[in-house]
Amino acid sequence: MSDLCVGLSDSSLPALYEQSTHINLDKSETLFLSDQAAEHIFNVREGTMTLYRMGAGGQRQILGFLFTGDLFGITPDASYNVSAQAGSEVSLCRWNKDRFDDLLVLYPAMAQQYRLITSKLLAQSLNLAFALGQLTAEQRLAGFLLHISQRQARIGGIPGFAALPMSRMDIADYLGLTIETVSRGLTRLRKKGLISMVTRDLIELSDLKTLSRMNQGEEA
Amino acid sequence: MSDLCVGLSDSSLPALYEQSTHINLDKSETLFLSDQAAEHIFNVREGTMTLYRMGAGGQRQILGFLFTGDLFGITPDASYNVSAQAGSEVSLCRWNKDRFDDLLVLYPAMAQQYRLITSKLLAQSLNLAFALGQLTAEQRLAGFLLHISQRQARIGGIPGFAALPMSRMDIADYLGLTIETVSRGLTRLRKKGLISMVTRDLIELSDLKTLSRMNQGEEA
DNA sequence: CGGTTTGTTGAGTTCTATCAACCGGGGTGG
DNA sequence: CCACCCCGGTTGATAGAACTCAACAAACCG
Repeated sequence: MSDLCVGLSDSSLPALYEQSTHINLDKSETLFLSDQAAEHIFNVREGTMTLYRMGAGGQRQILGFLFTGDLFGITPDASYNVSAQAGSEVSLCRWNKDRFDDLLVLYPAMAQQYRLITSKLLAQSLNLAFALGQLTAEQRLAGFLLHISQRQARIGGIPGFAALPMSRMDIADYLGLTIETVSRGLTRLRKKGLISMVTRDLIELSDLKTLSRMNQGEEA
Repeated sequence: MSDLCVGLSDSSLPALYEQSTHINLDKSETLFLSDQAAEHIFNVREGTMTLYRMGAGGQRQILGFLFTGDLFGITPDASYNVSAQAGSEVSLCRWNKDRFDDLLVLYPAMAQQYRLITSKLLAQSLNLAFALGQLTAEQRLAGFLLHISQRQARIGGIPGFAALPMSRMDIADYLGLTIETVSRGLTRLRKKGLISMVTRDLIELSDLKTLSRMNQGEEA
């Protein structure tokens, strides 16, 4: 998958791993802010990172929840275009931007992997834009739960369940909603029998088919 | 800039241009649909293309208006994740996906250019997600006009003016609004003295500073 | 155990969508 | 040439989804 650094020692590209610096962050620690000079590229080894952007009016749009294996810090400009904060205790790999580029030139297979990763990032952000532009609160929530559960299934979670390590505030800021609307939405999904809440932060997706249809934008 | 094919004959990478097929489309012609097998990558030589995604309920989210020099058709999967339609008479360069990859391996400078382009695409779609998630109708419109005028200034437009070659419907579907809200929004921006409408489709941005602040999400 | 934080539920407001009427330019045909 | 229609855009009235403000409940922590 997107494993560039994680478990890289046993891959065919040990150079990348060797050239990286390891970093650890505590929960809520800020790694970098939007508009700061972009010197590094990062990869999540363990934990979760949150990418977001603040508006001048204090709005926060979360643009991605990152999990193990995810790459971030990519920008076309000299500065980052998002801010990055640890969502949990986190351990990261870090490369100097220019060094990273050198490595990609040196190892074409790695460059190809990089292209695959970035195209996935692009696809993800198009998905988010579609959701924010066209889906209702409930539909966005359905998609969010599916997304999280699929993401977690790949890194050892229970299929059909979504663990929510982030707060309702984070979910709201990701889906372009308020915490109240998120809360109400979850309640309505529950009352419709599409999900059930094991705990506040662990949700069972009981009707994957309907949830998936909702995420496609099917009318109620 | 993103000129991979346009004017490539006089650049340092003639190989890319030589390996491309040229295609012409009439206005409104569909180039490919979402979920179709992705065999090619394209570059706009002249005209405008529209990338969009349809929802199961008939919603359309436009995910990008493409102009001269823009690259599209990038997907991590075997099929496209958006649909592409000509917004005007259009002429394109086309490469076979695999051939294109070969070229990138062959020419590292080209691969680097490609990485820059994709990171710009990513940045753009993050901008859209921020706008759709956090900005009001008026703020989105302000940003849209700025975006268009900047885009056009680079390819020979008049700075401070935005020509809108697309319909109100297209603008609405891009900004996650309805045509009525777009219309009202433009009227309000006009009444505030931030823009003036030379014609329906040519708008003068009279107060770039305020428009820009609005796009950052500053409260009314 | 009290106090603080996080999440849920309720009541009222606001912004955008919906439904409908109207306007104006561009093409067509009488 | 002009009347007519058609289509895209604007404006108006109303409805609905999500937001705001506020109270309450539940979990968390010292």
